[in-house]
Amino acid sequence: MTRPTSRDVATAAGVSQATVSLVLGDKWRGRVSERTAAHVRETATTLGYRPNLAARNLRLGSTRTALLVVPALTNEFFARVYTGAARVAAAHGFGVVLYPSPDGTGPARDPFASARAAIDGVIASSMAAAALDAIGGDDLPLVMLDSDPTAGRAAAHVNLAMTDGVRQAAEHLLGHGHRRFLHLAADVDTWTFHIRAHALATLLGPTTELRTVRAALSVDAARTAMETALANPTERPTAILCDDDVLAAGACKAARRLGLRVPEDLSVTGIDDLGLATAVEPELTTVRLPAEQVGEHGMNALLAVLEGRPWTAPDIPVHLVVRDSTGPAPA
Amino acid sequence: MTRPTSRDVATAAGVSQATVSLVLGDKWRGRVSERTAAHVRETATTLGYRPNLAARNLRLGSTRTALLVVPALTNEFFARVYTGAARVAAAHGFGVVLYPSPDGTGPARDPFASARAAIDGVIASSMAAAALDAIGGDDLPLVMLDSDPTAGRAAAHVNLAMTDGVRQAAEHLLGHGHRRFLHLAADVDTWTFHIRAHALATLLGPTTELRTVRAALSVDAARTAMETALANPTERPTAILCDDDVLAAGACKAARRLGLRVPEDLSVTGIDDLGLATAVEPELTTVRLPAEQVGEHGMNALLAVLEGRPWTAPDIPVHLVVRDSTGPAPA
DNA sequence: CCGCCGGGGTAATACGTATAACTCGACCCG
DNA sequence: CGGGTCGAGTTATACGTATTACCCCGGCGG
Repeated sequence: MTRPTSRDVATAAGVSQATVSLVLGDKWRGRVSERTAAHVRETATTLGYRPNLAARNLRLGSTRTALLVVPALTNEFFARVYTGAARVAAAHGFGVVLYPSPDGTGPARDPFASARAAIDGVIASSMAAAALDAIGGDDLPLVMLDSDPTAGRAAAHVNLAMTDGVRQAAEHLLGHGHRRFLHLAADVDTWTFHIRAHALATLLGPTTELRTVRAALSVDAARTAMETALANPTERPTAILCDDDVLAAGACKAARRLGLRVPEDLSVTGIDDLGLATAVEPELTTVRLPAEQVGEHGMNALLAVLEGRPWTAPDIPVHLVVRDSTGPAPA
Repeated sequence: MTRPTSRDVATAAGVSQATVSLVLGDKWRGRVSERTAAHVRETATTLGYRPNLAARNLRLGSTRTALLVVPALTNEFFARVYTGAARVAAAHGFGVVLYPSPDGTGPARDPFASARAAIDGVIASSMAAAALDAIGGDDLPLVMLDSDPTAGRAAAHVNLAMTDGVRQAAEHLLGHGHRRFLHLAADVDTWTFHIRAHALATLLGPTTELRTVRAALSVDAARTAMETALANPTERPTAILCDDDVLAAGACKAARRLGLRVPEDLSVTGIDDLGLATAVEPELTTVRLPAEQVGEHGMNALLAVLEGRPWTAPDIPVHLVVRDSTGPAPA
């Protein structure tokens, strides 16, 4: 009543275990006759044989599994990164497991123990850099996503053309006559947000008015921050560039509560293009980040590293999606 | 330069491999002296030894890993189910891997091949029942989430007190004087949605007016469906009970575009309490489903099944969260 | 002085697979 | 007719761990 092994198949088919392994591993060109190969395959399926992965992994010294480290899976962006990575992985016979504490509550006692499967390599998003230190699997190949390409021990980097995305949003607003801006920044200390701030400062800072407000990455935090920031009618900005759609949604709520219309009185842009962007009213003008592609590229990069192939790729392009939360600057 | 094995630790510490295994496996009470045990542990850490999981799994015949089958991880509800399951798993030294095609594009050629790690058991959400058939791991213990407890081959079921949740929403609206209802139903053929429809029909059908409209599970589909359903001012309902927050968000958008105010002209309720519920304006009155708890209970149930322990638990209670999308029926 | 016991370890083995090395006819060519 | 080659398999082994059965030695009761 236990699961059949390759040896069970062998005795049932009247051949040796080695033959079964050769046939099922597709390594039998010229080593086993067509007829026996077919016979072996048939008995294998009738017995319902499935190879024991643990044994295979032990033998091969590789698990064909990657560990993806993300801060929180409930963040749609990272769920999509996972989706992309898992798709590419599956196409190459790889699997993807996630770092233990997907809720961001920190590492388990033995981080790798929770990612039970042994691992061939690690893909880590920059926002999970702290968790990465806790892991300390220094011997494993590492690919970093959306993080400082000049730092760290990563064998490869996958990045978004974030500066260009910010530029698109800024030029869209400038084209609509906006001159007084507010940057609603995510209160998170990671490279991806530094880059956004830096891009905005160099693009808008010298020639226009640019104020910065920070808020934690939640709708409520953003709304609260904006309610105080917009309270004073004098010196009020006409456009808000948010680091993230979640912040943009909060900004829109704040505007509404203060009696400001979006986009007539105030334009708002986000970044990400989550499902949220089209769920709210007005639908958000936002910079779409192709999260699945980030995951796909990450997995491809890791596969290349594992095979010793060189891997380089340009930054992933991003595009502004214009919807209803932006419009001409008020007179 | 390769990873140290238990034998490396043994020779370095001047003991046998068996001793290393005993010490690190915490099975040395009275078999190894306190002093050597400490010495072994020390050399293990200085060498940076980490056990080879593949070998351990092969030896023990168990992988301490569960497979979680969900339709789409980008759906926040399922991401939270995963989070809960992974937390409980980690506390018991278990891991959780996800079913191959988290984007819902269907199974890979060999479903289990993608979930590379060998698996001790399966936890499946009812919405992924079709995918489950494709898997066909009939020999593995199975726990089903949010699905018909009288059907299927599952060893355990975890369910929500959905009928009670629907009742709470209905009574909330009845208490506000509503008598003309519309049920915006998810166009998905699974038990959890059947149950909601049935509960609503028995609660409201006999005594009040109850119409049903179906829509796919997206904001846009819901908005479109509601725009046509609400177009005719005569016979217009005063309250919409939605199967899901996403549908509720769509219903609110439709209302706004038709010039109806929520909640003054129209009350709307959702189910789930996703992040979305508080991101939109007005914030949604909704039935909160404790998704993490579903995952936790699911994992606990699987652990019980694996250990041969009996497992029973009452339905997980759910609660109506009253916010701003519901109010008194218009005169 | 001998047998026994228990503390402190060790040798040996099995888990199921993949693959390198080997065997054994049959056939072919010189 | 003998050596070489090729097709079709088989035998043997290693991967790294957990665990069972054994071993050795000092002390102790009889």
